[in-house]
Amino acid sequence: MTNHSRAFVALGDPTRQVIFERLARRPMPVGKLAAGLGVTRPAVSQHLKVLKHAGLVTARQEGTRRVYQIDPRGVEAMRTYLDRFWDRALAALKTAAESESDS
Amino acid sequence: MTNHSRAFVALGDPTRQVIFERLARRPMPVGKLAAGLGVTRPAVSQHLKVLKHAGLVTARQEGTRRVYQIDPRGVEAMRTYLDRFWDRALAALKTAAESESDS
DNA sequence: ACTTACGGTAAGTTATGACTAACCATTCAC
DNA sequence: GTGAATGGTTAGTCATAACTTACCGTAAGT
Repeated sequence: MTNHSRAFVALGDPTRQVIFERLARRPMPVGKLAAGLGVTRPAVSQHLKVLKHAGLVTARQEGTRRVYQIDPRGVEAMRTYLDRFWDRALAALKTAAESESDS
Repeated sequence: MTNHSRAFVALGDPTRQVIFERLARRPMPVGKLAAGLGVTRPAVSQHLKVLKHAGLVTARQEGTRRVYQIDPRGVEAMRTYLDRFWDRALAALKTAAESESDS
């Protein structure tokens, strides 16, 4: 599985979307992430592991805290992936428009 | 759940990613999509239903065939969503770079 | 009217992953 | 050294969704 594929799988979970969105606002330690999220802290750890493996977040240790932040390279990979579809979607629209004006 | 959220959930499944990628090349009827995909045609129908509900594909009837194609609006929604993170990821990088040059 | 091709839907199966509780390692303050 | 805070990991639970098979409606040709 490619990394952009893994990234989409990672963000395919609603809880992980929320985690990612919160990290996008600012880097945050795990405990703080878990607070108010409605799931346990170990669950958050597991989600972060998936996001990290997908290249969407990075982690650094600050004393007892493990601070996570989003990784722009992962976001960029996803944007590049989507750009492919954008080009093609436009081409498909053009073709469809031409077909309709022909008929 | 918002539509971009639903779109990410939709593309969070590897089979649906493959379906989406094949439709990105050109519009295609269900039966043709199912061929070579390794899952049954009803499974493909169910996946297409999810993609359609997420605003990522549209369908038109052509006689007995139901032809699906990708929907640029759905792709655009996802790109817009990712743009938010891109801006913030860059800002986070800047902040981190400044912190490192300070220390 | 009959047959074939096409595809949506329902229902059943089951593997998977999101969740929890428990355990343990690391860091840091006292 | 001790205790508290932090967080990764493991193992168990179970709801869900990805899959299949079966059914049925529609379109089109004969």
